Amino acid sequence: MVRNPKGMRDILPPETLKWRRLEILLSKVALLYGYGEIRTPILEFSDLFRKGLGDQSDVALKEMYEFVDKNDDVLALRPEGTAPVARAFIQHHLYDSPMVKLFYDGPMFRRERPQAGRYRQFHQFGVECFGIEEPFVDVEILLLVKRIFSLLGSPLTLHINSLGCNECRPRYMDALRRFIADRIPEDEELDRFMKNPLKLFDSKNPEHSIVKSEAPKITSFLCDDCKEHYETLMDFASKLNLDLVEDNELARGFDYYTRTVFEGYVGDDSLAVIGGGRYDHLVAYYGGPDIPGIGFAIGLERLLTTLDEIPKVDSEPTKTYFLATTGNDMVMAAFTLAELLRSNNIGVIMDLRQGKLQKQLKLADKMEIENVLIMGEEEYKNNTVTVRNMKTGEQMVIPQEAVING
RNA sequence: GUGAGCGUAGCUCAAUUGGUUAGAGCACUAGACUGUGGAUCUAGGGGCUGGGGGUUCGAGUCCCCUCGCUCACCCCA
Repeated sequence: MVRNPKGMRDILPPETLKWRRLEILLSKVALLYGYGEIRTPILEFSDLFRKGLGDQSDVALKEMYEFVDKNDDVLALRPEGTAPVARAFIQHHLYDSPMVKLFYDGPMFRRERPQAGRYRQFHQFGVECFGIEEPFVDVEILLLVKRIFSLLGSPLTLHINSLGCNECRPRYMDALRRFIADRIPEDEELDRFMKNPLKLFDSKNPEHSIVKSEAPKITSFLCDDCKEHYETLMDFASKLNLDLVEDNELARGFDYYTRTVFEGYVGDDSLAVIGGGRYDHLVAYYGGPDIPGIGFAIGLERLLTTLDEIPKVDSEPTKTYFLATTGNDMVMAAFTLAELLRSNNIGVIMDLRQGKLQKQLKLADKMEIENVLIMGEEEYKNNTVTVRNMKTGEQMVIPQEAVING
């Protein structure tokens, strides 16, 4: 039997309709805030991610799909969207403009063990804004996030924290490292925490919960600039009713984050549906000018599991009919009517086997099409068509033009 | 990478302490029904019981290995 690779799934109709609607809604919101779409390759040089995400990050270390190309280039399927966008930002000299706003939407790849809400190929929608140091861009991005979830009618809880900058973060990390070393026994877990002490806050080990609560807080280590940035952000956020949950244990997985980081949860789900933050020196790190940036990514699979209905978008047909035929040589007449209706944004499905009327109606029933048109010899002669409501069983003969007008 | 649970028809599940030719419902196809679907009835197609090995007179059932799925850890959207 043929089958798909582990952790990579097919998305079939009608689920794909939800995807289409969601992606249109997301891109519309991004456009409202002045973001333009960027499409970067799925493959990048592996080093882009190895350098940007941090060497001790599992994503860079062991979760990337990497291969050596025929000319010995080491390529990788992108595991996230920010690094490629930053790369394109530099490569195309987009920094000639003082503010650049980009959004993206597409598949990402991480070779993890699949489980609930976790796939090897998954999809992210994200935005990135470059060039603005002021916390107002942080505020605007959080407003954008909130707007998305309010349009979806989905209650989002946003956690926020500041990780400080290259100035104050190392001081905090040292303090935290020393604190952990005294509290946690020597084993491989301690090694992990020594490499990146912030990982302590991600730990689900119940023995660490007390350690976590007693650990030093980043807030008291922030330098004046970072503190001011954070406080201005929080002040605006509260005045704009952003309703943020301050979370000093929020760390995030990638090394490039500075200052503001945030994560969002829907309902009591423990998996984050959205994550993002500021990366003030990623562009410089990649060899570009020292231009700040901030962005987030939404996990679309995770988001979709929290949604029931997504509002219809205007690119869909206003209505869809099943067009059945009966009698001799009615196929051509049916095609003609079908094309007329389609030209008027009305969807038409026909039983292309063109068997007995009985079988055609059975197919319409199977496909759950509520409105059926029947084209028979009588109707054809009179330029009419029979409309039948499959739910009520009511039917009537009407002029063909009447179908176009609903 | 570590750990746990589960694999019988497309789907949901049966099959006596191991015992003949592995069944049912749903779904599918055809007919009853050549201008009317759903309901009913009849008939039909579908299975290397995930795969391999072992124990046994005999394995869907017991043992080992392997593959797959699911969940949790690690990590993350």
